Amino acid sequence: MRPEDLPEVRQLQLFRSMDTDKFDELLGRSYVQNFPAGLELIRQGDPADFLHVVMDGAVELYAKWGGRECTMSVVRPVSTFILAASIRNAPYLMSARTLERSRIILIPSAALREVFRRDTEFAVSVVNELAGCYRSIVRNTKGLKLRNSRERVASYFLRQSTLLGGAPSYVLPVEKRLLASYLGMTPENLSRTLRALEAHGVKVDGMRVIITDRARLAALAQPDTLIDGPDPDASTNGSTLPEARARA
Amino acid sequence: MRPEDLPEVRQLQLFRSMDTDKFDELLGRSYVQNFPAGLELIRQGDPADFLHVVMDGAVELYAKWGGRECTMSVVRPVSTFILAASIRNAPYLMSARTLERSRIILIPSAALREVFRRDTEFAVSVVNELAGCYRSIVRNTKGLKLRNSRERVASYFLRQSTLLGGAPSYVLPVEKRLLASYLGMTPENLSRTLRALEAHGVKVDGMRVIITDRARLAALAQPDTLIDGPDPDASTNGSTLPEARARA
DNA sequence: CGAGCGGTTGAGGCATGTCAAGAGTTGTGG
DNA sequence: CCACAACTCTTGACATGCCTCAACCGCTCG
Repeated sequence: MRPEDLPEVRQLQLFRSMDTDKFDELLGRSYVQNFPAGLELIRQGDPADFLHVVMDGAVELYAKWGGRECTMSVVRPVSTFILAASIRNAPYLMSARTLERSRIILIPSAALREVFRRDTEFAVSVVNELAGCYRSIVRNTKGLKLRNSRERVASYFLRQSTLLGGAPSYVLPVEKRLLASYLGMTPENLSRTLRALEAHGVKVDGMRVIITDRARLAALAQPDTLIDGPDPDASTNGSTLPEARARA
Repeated sequence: MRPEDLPEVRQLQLFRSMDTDKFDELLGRSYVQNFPAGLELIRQGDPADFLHVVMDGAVELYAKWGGRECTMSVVRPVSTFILAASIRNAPYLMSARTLERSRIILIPSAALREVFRRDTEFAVSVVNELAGCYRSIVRNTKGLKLRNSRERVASYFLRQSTLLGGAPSYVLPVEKRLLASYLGMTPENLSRTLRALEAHGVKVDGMRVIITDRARLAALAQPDTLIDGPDPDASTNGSTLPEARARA
C-alpha cells in the first residue's frame, strides 16, 4: 500500500464519512496489487473474499453462460466493484478482467463486514452505495426490456453528452465491441446501427461521437430520467460504462 | 395496524434480528391499508415516502417507457418492496399495482433511515436484504442477455420445479401474459414457445406445468446456479416472481 | 346473454444474430 | 525499422428469432 494512495481512496463516497481510525484499520488490512492488461481478476462463482477498488486502469465486469458472454459494466478509477457479494459473503455473480494495466486495492470482505457493524457512518455509506448500484442496474434492465437496440444506442450517446455538460462531441470511453455487448447487441449490429443513426442527429467517426442534431437525436432516444438519469445513483458504478471524455 | 399482524412482520428477515424497542417504534409510525385489485399503488417517478410490506394479496412491480410497459417482478406475502428508493430517499424507478385485493403496511422512509442508524442489527439486515435484491436482478439481467426466450422459459419452469423440491408438476403463480412480460417476451411468443417446449420435456396445460422429461428440459435450460440460484439471495423479492404452488 | 379479457393460432414483416470476407490498426518480435 | 500476427471494425448475404396484426376460442363476470 503506497501512502499516497490513501487520500484518494478516502475521497470515495464509500469511505468519505467514516471514522479515521476505522478507515485506517480497514486499509491496514488491505493489499494493493498491479495487474497486467487482460488478466482475469475474478471468475464468476468464486467466493467473494475481497472488495476491489480500482486505483488505476480499467476493469470489465462480465457474465458467462454456456459459450456466451456479455459485458455488464466497466469500472474506472476511482471506484469499487462487487460490493454486494462481499457484504453477503456470497459467490461472485460476475467475472472481472483488466482492460489495461491496473492497480487495485483488495479489502478483505471480513474486514468490511466488521467495520460495517462498528461505524455507523460507514454503514450508511455502504447501504447508500448498494442502493445506488441496485437502482443503476434496474435502469439498465428497464432499458433492455423497453427499448430496442437503436433506441438504446441513441440514449447512450445522448446521456454521455449530457454527463459532459451537453458536449456536442466526445470520445467513447471503451471500444465499440464492448459497448455493443454492454448494450445487449452484436458488434455487427452496432456498426449498422451507427450508420442508421446518421439520419437521426449523431455521427460516429472512429472513437469520436459527434452530435449533429440534438433535438432529432432526443426525438428518437426519448430520454427518461428514470432510465437514463441524471441521478447520482451510483457514485461508483453499479451497472454503467465510464463517462466519455470531452473531445480534445 | 392490527396487533395480530406484528408477529408476521417481525418474522421477516429484515426485521427478525432487530431490537424490540426499535421494531415497535418503526411499526408504531407505520400504516396499514387495504387496496382493491388493479390499483396503482406507486407511480414511477414519485418520491419514495414509504417502504411497503405486502401482508396479503399480490403486487406487480412494472416499468413504463413511452407507450411500452414491462413487468419487473411480482411480490407476494410476506415481503417488502422498493427498499432501495426508501433508503436513498430517491424517486421510485418502478410502478406498483395490486393484482388482487391486498393488505399493505407502509413504513415511512424517514423512520427507516433513522432506525437504520440506531440499530446495528437492523442495519446489517437492511444491507443484506439490499445486496440480495441487487444480486437477484443481476441474475435476471444475465438471463436476459445470455439466453434466448426459449431458454428463459425452460429455465423458469425448471427452477420453479426445483424450488418445490423437484416437483414434476405445479401451478403457475401468475397469468401467462404477466410471465411473458417478466421474461421479456410477448404473450404470443410465449404461447408458441410453450408449444415448442413440448418436445423438450415440459407440457403446459392451462395454468398447470407438467415436467415430462426433466433431463431433456435441463439439457435445453442448462441451469446455472449463478443465474437461477438456488441461493437465498432475496429473502424478499428483488426481481423474481413468487414461487409456484405444488399441484394439488 | 353479451362484453371483456386471456390465451392461442396464423400470416407476414422487421429486427437481430450468424457467417464470411476484407480493410485498417495495433502490438510484437525479429 | 519492418513484417507479421492479432484484433477491431465494417460490410454483405443470409437465416432466424421475435414482434405485429388480426382473427378466433373459451372463460368469467356483470
